[in-house]
Amino acid sequence: MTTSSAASSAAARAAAQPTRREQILATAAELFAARGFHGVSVAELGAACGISGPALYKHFSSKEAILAEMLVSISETLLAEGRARVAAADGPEAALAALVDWHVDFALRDRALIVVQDRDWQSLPAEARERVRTLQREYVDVWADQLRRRDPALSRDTARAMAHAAFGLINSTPHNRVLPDQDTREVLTSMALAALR
Amino acid sequence: MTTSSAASSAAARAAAQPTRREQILATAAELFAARGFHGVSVAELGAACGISGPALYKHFSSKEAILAEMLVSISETLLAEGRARVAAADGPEAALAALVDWHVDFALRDRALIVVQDRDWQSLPAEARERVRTLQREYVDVWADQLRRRDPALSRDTARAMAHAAFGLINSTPHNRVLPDQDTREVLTSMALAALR
DNA sequence: CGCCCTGGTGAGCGACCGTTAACCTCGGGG
DNA sequence: CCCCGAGGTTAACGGTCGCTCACCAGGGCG
Repeated sequence: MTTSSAASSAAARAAAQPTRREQILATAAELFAARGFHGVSVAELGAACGISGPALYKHFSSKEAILAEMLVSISETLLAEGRARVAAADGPEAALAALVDWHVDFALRDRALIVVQDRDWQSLPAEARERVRTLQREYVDVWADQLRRRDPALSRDTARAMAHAAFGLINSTPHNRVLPDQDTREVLTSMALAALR
Repeated sequence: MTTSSAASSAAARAAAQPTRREQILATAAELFAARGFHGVSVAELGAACGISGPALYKHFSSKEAILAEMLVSISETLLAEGRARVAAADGPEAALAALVDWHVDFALRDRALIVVQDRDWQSLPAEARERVRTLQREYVDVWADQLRRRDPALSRDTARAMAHAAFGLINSTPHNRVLPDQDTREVLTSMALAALR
């Protein structure tokens, strides 16, 4: 009973009170963000959770599996919510605004995950790495599709390049701690919309 | 004779034909970018240079020293050229355009260094880490100053936040390989200028 | 010609890492 | 009441890593 059926319920688990499993994931996100996947030992991670090293293996099959669950689940969430906001929007302009809002919210709330996602992506086991790559590509295309609906002259690849650039802009949150979050939100939102204009 | 007097001559060395030292730095940049500082062993790095492991210590005092030289020198270059372009520009608008051009050039040419700089920054020894932090802050302020010259209503911190966001946008080059470099240059330049508008 | 400095080699050391194994504790259900 | 599974412990193992050491080739110079 591995409970890792991939498409399963981040939502269901998040609804319950925080389990040890979730504590480990949250703690790991912070530590990996601060010192990198290879820079954090299982002993440290355990200690930060109030247990010690090998006890982690009662909850995850390996250190890599912790990273995998973390990154796969966050990629799924990004994509699912992105699609939901597009579906709820009225036209490409509104859809893009909704995507920017969503991504800015995410980038401000989960700075650690942003750092881990693009720093330690290549430490994933092959299967999870491929899954994350696919989910990210789909997410890029959610943005690119709306850009092309708004401006049909845009090539698919140009639209993708613009989406990547917008992610880079918004994902600057980990380096961007000079302003209070609310002010950062406004700056990033208006800059992203201007850049995509 | 350590030849590591910090503020010394990246320029002088770069003028000569590529030495082993420079080969090591270039190779290390690629490998660190691909698998992370902790993910590359000195044996691998040596092998990639055609020598083997311990031979690296004839050129650098430690593995960390390789990272330090790489990141300090690139931070110095970014700052120096940024200042030069501002000095040569006629007014804040032109200065910002020159900064964007310079940073886009850099981000397209040295993708590996961008990856290493923001992924492995914290693996630096304390002294070098502090130096890089200082240089980066000064570089941010070069941008922020021009933004405030153009729009005096901008607070210093808002201007800094905007600079960070612009770097994030332009530094998306490592993830942004969908277009040929020349097209990517145009997309990034116009998006960055629009975002800073 | 002989010397020594430069830049290489391979062996090996000590530390640490991820993981496994063997064992303990304890709360809840038959 | 007893058992057992869930979740924790410590000890230990194999592997790898950064780095040092002792040694060596060879070319330029006194």
